Amino acid sequence: MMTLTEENYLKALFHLSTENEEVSVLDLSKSLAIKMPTVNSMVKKLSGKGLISYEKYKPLMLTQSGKRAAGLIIRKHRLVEMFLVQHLGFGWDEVHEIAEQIEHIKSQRFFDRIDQLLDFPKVDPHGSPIPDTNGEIVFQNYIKLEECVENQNIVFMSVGSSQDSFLKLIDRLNLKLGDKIKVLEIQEFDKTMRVLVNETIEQNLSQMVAANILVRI
Amino acid sequence: MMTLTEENYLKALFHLSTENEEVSVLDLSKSLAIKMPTVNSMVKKLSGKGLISYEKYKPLMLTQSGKRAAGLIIRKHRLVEMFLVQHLGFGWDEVHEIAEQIEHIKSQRFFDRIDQLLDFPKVDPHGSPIPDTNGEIVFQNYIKLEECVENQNIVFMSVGSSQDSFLKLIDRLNLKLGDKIKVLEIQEFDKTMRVLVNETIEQNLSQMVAANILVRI
DNA sequence: CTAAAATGTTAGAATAGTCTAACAAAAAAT
DNA sequence: ATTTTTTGTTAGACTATTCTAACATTTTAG
Repeated sequence: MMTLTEENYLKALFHLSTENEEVSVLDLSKSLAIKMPTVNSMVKKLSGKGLISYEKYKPLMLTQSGKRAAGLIIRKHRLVEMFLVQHLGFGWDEVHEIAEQIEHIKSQRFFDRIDQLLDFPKVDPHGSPIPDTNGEIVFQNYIKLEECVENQNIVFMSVGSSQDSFLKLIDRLNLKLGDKIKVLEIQEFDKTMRVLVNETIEQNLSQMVAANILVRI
Repeated sequence: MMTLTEENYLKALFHLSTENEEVSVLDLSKSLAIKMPTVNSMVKKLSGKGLISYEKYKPLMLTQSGKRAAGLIIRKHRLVEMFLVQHLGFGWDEVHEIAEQIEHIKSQRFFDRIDQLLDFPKVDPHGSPIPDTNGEIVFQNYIKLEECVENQNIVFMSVGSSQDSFLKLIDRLNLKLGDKIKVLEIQEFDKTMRVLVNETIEQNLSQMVAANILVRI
């Protein structure tokens, strides 16, 4: 059985591994807000459990079983987020912290029931994929709105950041997952985008916002 | 902020205090399955926080604020049990362990939403009262079926034990909270009761079972 | 009312997870 | 190619919660 702490290390390493080619002890340390020596010893411990493959001074990597374990935790996290939004009426900017706690509940059946109640969702409220029952994730190859060109028509599928302030901003702009977006104009000066949402509302989006809006063509 | 461990000590002491006039360190130790010296030091710690009033060699007592804190934890526990039964389809014999974990989630709003979703229930799936938002419990003065006499008509309101095996037995006997019960006959030899349930089914209940069936007249 | 039993307390050690300080290796910069 | 900076590691200490062993007090029984 894994402790809550161990689960958090695995999860963080998993996330970092999808974002970067190589993950260092420092990366993990920053991501968890835990000092390097502590991370170092925990990494050794998890290496001993066969969840992380670790060699001194080398980048960190999850083993197959580490990946699976991390995937299963992320699965729980995202199922819970979905449940909190769909059944308890929370906003997508409020669910992370609660899910962070509930994901560690020891009861397979609890999460199975939640999954069933939600009718086996494939994505969480932020459009992130929910790993399957083997901890396997199917990554969608969405592109950043930032990379789109004028007159392109795309669909808002996911967010690149789950920061509170970003999610609140998206809410204030009245943007929702699934919205159809047409790029009207891109300012040369600062890359601000003028977009048309669902063929009705026009909106200006800064480059920073556009970089965190993930779309499919 | 209280730790999970502290919460468990308070909760156990609360329960023991309602069952017995005086609660000893040994009682608490047995109830938590934690050795006496450990309990002793935790009791001192909680005394320092003003949650338990403690004097060497004297019975343990919760302070006002300790009672309130314990009541609020039990409130969370029972709300979660109700949710697990009503919305996730768990049996009343399966919910305790899960609730035991979820009750420690740090999020007032989470429990508020659950409360709302359940339409502000007053009892949990075992018929035990759910403390109010101040941690206050209204105890119902139910009596044990065991104490009833022949020909008495009563209603099954709550169970005196939440032991798995007892709850499963009640299920197998097809008894549910709210059922109308009429005492038909009491065996002099072993106090076994023959009862009529909902004016239709006859059932034999051992004294031990009857002692854990709580009813109102 | 004393002796034995039960209960309670103190002292000291163990584990998990954290930290700081000091040192070591690797990477980057001159 | 050295020096400097960054990153990584080791050693040792701290806190929370637990334990065992030893001792103390209270309660119970003869």
